[in-house]
Amino acid sequence: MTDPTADPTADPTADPISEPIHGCPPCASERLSDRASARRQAIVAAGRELFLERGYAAVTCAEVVARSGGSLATLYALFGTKRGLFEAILRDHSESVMRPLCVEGVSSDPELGLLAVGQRYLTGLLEPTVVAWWRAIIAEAPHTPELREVFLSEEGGPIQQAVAEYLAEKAAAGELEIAEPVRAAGQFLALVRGHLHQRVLAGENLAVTPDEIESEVRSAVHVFIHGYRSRAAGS
Amino acid sequence: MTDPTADPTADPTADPISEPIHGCPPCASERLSDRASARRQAIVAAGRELFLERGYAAVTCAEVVARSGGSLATLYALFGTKRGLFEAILRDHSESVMRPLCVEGVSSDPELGLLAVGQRYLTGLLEPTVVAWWRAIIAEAPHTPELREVFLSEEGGPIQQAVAEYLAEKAAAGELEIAEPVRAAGQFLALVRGHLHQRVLAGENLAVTPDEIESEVRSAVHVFIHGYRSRAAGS
DNA sequence: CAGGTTCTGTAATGTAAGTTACAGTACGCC
DNA sequence: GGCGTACTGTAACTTACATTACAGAACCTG
Repeated sequence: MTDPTADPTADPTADPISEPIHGCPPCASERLSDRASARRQAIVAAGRELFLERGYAAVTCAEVVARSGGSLATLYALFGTKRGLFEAILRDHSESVMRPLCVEGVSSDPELGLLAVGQRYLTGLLEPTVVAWWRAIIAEAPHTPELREVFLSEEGGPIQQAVAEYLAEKAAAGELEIAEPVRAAGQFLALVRGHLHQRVLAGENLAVTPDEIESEVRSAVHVFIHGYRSRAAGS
Repeated sequence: MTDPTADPTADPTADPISEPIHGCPPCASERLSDRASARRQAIVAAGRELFLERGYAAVTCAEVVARSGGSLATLYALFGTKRGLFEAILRDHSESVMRPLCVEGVSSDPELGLLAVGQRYLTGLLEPTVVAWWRAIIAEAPHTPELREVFLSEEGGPIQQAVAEYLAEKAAAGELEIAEPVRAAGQFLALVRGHLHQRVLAGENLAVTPDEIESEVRSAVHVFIHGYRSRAAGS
């Protein structure tokens, strides 16, 4: 409080997070000299492991470089600050996680199709890395608005959208009666998450077997399909 | 590391968390001398606000007593350590949050009944205090196994159980066709949480109006009821 | 109203990091 | 093949707390 220069966000020489060392625009990872890129990769990878494993506060920058190799000085040159590193990691991570859920090549029978999608989704969601990622987001996002955006547009967006499109197709084909595909997709995903995701987030180390996942998803699909089956409702 | 007495959990004089100052058994809050109780309450209240507002790591003990009045020394006399305070707060909090969801006096028509229960549940879940509580748990529980238990037995247990019993009644009355009421209850609650809870947890400050809640829950109930309606399914 | 006990305020201690400085080394470029 | 830029290692620097110590005030008990 007494020393204004202590605030890293106010330090004009730091160039807090955005660009690493040159002022180069959002180019990929090639244009960073060349070694820098490798160092950056290594540090981000080590940091990711440690942060997701033990949480932001519990990890020191020294540990990160101890695992990544390289030097503390480099870390600061590249990321400016611990938080800068963290945000870089999350931003980076969001590009590699939660991707594999696409609806391509899924059975066109809604029951089978949703079963497959649900299994992929839930399996992915329970993966330790992904759980850790959610935890990190939930813990830190409130204090880092930008992260929230990244997360929501990664997690809320594409997946729900893909499912919504799939459902819309089925609705158009008259197999399901869905007026609001996006909402329905959200419901389906919520149903699949069920209570498992909650419990895992709260730290329970339940080793969920593929069989349990299948059973869980099967039940969810059953409810969902019947809930939205054409002509089933008399209400 | 050099000083073994620095580990609070190993300090025999500290009596870490459980009982504050006498060794009195789990009595309420009367039997604590008298002033101690008042101090304890004040500190816990101030700590709760601060921790839930800004997260465990971001709050200092000094701030807590600054808000609660009283003295740092008292805080340490009562709770032994910062973490001790935190755990006391969460344990305390879990007794006052998430209580109001009972299924008493709810319509016996499943559709209306579930609508009411769902609205109560979702409304409670989106309350800022409760959101903060979930965040705190998700962030800290992995490192504090005991908290996980408290949380799961508070959140997972009673509510799901109550809904399960309600559903079992309806099943017995032939209004719904539910073989596994507990699982079905989990599904219902998941459906009600939908995507809203996720987004709020991730820090989005969406001011959800009662109308939106109602609409969301209504839709969830619709799906659920149809999904489980007797004789509706041809599968 | 004495005597012990419990609170209060504040200052001191100790330590764990975040951050920086610097001297030396490796590398890419002309 | 020299030159500047970027990395490495390490050691200091600083700060921010958690935690403790202590001296005095307030409170209950008898």
